[in-house]
Amino acid sequence: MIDFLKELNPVQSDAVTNYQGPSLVIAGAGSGKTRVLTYRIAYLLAQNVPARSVLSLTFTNKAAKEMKERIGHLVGNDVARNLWMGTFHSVFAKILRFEAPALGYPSTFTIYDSQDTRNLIRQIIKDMKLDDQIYKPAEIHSRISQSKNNLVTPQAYQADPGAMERDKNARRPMMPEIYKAYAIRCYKAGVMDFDDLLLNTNILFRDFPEILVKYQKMFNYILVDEYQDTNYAQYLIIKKLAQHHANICVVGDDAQSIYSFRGAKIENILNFRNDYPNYKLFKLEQNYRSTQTIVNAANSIIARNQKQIQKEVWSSNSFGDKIQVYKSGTDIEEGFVIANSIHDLKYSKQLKNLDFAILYRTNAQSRIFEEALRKRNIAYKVYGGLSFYQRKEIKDLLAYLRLIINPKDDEAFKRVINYPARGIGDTTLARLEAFANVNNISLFEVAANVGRLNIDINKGTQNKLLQFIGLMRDFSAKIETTDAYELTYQVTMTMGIINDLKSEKTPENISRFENIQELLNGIKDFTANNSTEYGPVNLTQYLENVSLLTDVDNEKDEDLDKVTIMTIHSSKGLEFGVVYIVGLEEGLFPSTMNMVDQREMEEERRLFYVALTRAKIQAFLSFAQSRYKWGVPSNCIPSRFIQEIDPQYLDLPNEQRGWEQNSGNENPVKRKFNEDTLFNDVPVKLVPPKRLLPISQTKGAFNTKVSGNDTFVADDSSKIQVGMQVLHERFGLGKVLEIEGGAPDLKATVFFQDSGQKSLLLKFAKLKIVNYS
DNA sequence: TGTGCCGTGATTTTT
DNA sequence: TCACGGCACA
Repeated sequence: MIDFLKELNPVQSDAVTNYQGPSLVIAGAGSGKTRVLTYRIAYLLAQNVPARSVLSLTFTNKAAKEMKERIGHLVGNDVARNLWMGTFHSVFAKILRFEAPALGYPSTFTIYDSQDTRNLIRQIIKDMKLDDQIYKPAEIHSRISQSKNNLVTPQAYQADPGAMERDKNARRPMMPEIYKAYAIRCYKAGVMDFDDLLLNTNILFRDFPEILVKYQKMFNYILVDEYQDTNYAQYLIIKKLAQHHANICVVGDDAQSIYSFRGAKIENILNFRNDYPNYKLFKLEQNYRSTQTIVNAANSIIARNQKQIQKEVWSSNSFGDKIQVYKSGTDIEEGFVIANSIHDLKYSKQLKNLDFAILYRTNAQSRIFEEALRKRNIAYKVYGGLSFYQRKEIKDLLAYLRLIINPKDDEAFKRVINYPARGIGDTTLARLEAFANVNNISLFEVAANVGRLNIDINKGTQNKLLQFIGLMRDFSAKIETTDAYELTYQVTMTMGIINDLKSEKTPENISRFENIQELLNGIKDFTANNSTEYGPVNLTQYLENVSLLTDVDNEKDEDLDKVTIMTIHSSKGLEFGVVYIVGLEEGLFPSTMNMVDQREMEEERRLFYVALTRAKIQAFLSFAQSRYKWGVPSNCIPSRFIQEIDPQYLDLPNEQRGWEQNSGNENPVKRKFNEDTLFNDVPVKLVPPKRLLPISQTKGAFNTKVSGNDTFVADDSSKIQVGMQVLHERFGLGKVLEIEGGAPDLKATVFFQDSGQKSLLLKFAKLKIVNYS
């Protein structure tokens, strides 16, 4: 009927045309999942289903944008444009924008990012006079986030004996109070954090049935991508919305579920059959992306996981090359090895930079590869880490925009009240805050009325405050009439941001200036591309968009031919010709944090599976024998994941060849991991990284005692006893005066000859025992 | 009030 | 090693 169906295989085609009722599409890696989603939507539209009645949820904004474009090609842009398509967060932010007043939020609510959230939590802990060593802001944040993703409100939290028990054990009895205070402060500031976007959508649908019905009727067809990574809050939104029409299609792969740390429930996909007993199941099992070697190797490793939906992913592509394993002495060497490999392959196989990706477990690993590629003159782009939108100057400017839209946004206020410096310092701010807290009003309101209130702030400062407030109000008045670009430009000029950056031409300032320019260009683009017949894009729309962007979404043309460097998590859904999975060491990947619990270990394994299946033609695995951790070199053991791959697909470095005989004949699924014998034949010796200074060059009285080539090898912290003489790499010789606390948080008080008394956490501090007396 | 230095703690993954 | 917060001084 429609000729584009010819481009699909029979199962794909079935999954596209059976669009009525609930469908579960289990899509193996590289099996054309996006294609099915795209064509299914195009097919719907071709049946004259109105675009505005189709809700399609993707994992990234970029995926949504690309899918929209592809659908546009198939059925026309003017139709595709009206689809509801985006991430959970962005789609429901849009809906909340309409419905916020029902919940008591202003429709101009702004969004706190993680840093704002963290700052506010830190402030609350301080205000409550709690010890931030016990109430660690990061941990508190993650508890709150978890609660929200499980739809546990502060009230519900307080009523939950289990949660109370956990907090008591963690010596954090005030946890519910903090959660409550945090929620109240956000509410008063008219802001939502990331998790609130989902939580409040749920509250909206729970408390306002007529609103729920409106959207239930509106969304005739619902499609969800990466369903295995939805959390409870997302799951419930979908379940409620789909209740009316029950035309729901979820697509996912249980083997690629990698977000349980942020509440994703793999069970959601496993339980789909229970929620919709009359569902249709489509299994996409042919992998079109990768060579047989890569697909088979990936299968051999994922087979070790207990929990999974049975499926047989296969490829009819060529076998391709074996997966090569690189061994390096140090982390720095690993960087060079990879950079050289890219360089060589580029020329021998006529590849471009964009065909390569370096994937790692943690963002901290990026730097070494950046340096190595730079030295090799290979263009690269790092995703994640300190992203463009997290840079100070960008956040400052965006904070201005937030404050203009929502004057109650206290975190935004705090960011910009004295940037650029206008003589309103910490003291003034502290007084404003104290008053605002006691009287339950926003900082902006306090500042605006500073003359009429009984606050100890001198006349000069009062005037500065009022002047600032006046300028902000002028901008606020222009939101509806001035487009986002123009207004932002005026802010940079009027508020003195440009002048501040131009006043001193340091390299930092020049780069900041360029970033501001880039942001302005971005706003201009956005304004040009998203203006409708209803008028230009206003600031509110832009800001909502930008708050939910990630690095992957922010791709520009000049980034086209670059090597990609990113975490495995952010590589989900992407594909590359050649993939390097680096830092394959026990404790790094799999991460120490996830090595105890079987469930967590399985998630690490899925993560490895995701990494491997990104590769189209070739994959490389790499590990180093020594790596810097917290500035200290430490020995590394190759990751069990290398070992878990069926060795027939591997090309190991010479010393590791023994692996093949050890494990080749056994059934890889049943083969058990045995720590004792596994790496016996791997000669792991400490190769001192080049960065390490001989101790003779470090300061202290030790110069005479330690010869030049000695490397610093710390003793096991459990051996450290009171009275011992110890050597610290930086502080030199010292004597242990006291040891307190329990493992693993043993704390030693040491008196150093050169640096005096220090208190050191033994799990971090590396001490060498010199003398046992 | 602003700046600069020092000490401390951190490394899991992100919307 | 690096980044950030706290504190002391100008």
